[in-house]
Amino acid sequence: MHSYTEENYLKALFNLANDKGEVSANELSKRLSIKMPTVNSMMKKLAEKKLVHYESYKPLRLTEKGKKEAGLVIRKHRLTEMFLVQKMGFGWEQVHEIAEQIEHLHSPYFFEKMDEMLGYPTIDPHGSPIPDKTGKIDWVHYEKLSDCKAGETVKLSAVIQTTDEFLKFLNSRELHLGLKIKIKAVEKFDGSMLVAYNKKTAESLSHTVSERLLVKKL
Amino acid sequence: MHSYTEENYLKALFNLANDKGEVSANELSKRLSIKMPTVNSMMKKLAEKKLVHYESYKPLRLTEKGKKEAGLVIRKHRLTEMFLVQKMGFGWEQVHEIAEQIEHLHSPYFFEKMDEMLGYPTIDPHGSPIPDKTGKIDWVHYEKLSDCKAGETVKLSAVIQTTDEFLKFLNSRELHLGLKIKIKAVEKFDGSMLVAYNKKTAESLSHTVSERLLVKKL
DNA sequence: GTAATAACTTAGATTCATCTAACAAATATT
DNA sequence: AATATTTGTTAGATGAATCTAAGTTATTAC
Repeated sequence: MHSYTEENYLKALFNLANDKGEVSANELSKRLSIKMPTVNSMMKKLAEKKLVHYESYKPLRLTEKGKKEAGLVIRKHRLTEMFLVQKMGFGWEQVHEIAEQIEHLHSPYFFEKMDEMLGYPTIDPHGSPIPDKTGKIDWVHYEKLSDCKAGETVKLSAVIQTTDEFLKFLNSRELHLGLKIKIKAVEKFDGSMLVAYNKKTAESLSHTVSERLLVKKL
Repeated sequence: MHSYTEENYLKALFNLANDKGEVSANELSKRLSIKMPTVNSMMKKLAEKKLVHYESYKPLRLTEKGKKEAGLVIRKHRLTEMFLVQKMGFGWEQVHEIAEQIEHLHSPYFFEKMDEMLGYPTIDPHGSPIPDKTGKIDWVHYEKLSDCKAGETVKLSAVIQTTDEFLKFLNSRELHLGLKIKIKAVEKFDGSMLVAYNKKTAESLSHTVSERLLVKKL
């Protein structure tokens, strides 16, 4: 078993991985708010445990084993978020912090029970996929709303960078998963969008917002 | 806030406290499976924090502050056990281990939500009282079944020393909280009891069992 | 009431996760 | 290409929680 701390490093490495699967020590340090030398020695430790590929002055990469372990932690996190929203009535903006703690519990029964009670969900309350029991993620492909064009109609399917403030903002605009959105116009100079949904006919969304909304074209 | 470790020491001190409220370092060491010198230095640390009264070679006593903090941890533990049984369908013999972990979460919202969903319960699935939000316990007075006499009828109200095996044993004998038990006879030489409950007319309970069952006389 | 035993304390070591300071390598700037 | 900046590494310190070994105080047994 891995420590609470190690699990957090694995999770961060997984979440930061770009298309090459590479992460710089610097990024990791910033994400975790942990100083570089500490990150460095932890990477050596994780390399010993065959969870990370480590070479001096090279970017970091999770091994297959590391990816699996990270996936399992993320699975516990996302199952927990789903449980908190669906079974305990929390808002989607409240669950991250609690899930950050519960994800480190060691109790297969507990997570299996949640999974069962939830009917084996495949996405969490923010639309992110829940890794399966082997830690694998089924990468569903969504597009950023900011990449869509005027005239298109899309379904809001997931949100990224799920901070408290951003989710509260979405609540205040009545933007929730499953929502059908029509793109009426895109402003050239700042990338902001004029969209229609629900009974709103002309809402404006900044580029900052629209690049954090993942959608499916209809 | 106190560390995971400190919380465990407080909880153990609280649970071991006898009528005088005193606990020996040795008892504590055994309960926690932590060697004496470690316990000793932790007691000095908790004394610094005004959670424990510590004097060399004297028994240990929680301060009022210490009792309150311990009560709050026990509250979280017992609320969790109740939630796991009532809302998630676990058996009373399965919940202790999970609650041992969840009790250390830092999230007022989470425990308030559980409390609310449960309708503000005052006892846990084993009949133990749940401390209130200030950490105070309402000590309900029950008697040990082993202290009752032949001819009496009692209601099973709580169980103590709730190990996995003991609770499984109770399950196998269909002994659950709220059960009405008639004492038909008490054996002098070994203190075992002949009792009747449900449709059983002559079940034998050893002294070891009957002193762990708390009852209310009817 | 002394001796044996048990309980408690002190001292010093270890492991984990963190830090700061100083140095080295890679990258960016001009 | 030389220099400046950023990124990564090494070395050494710290605090938390644990241990073992050795010594001290209390308690129990005779």
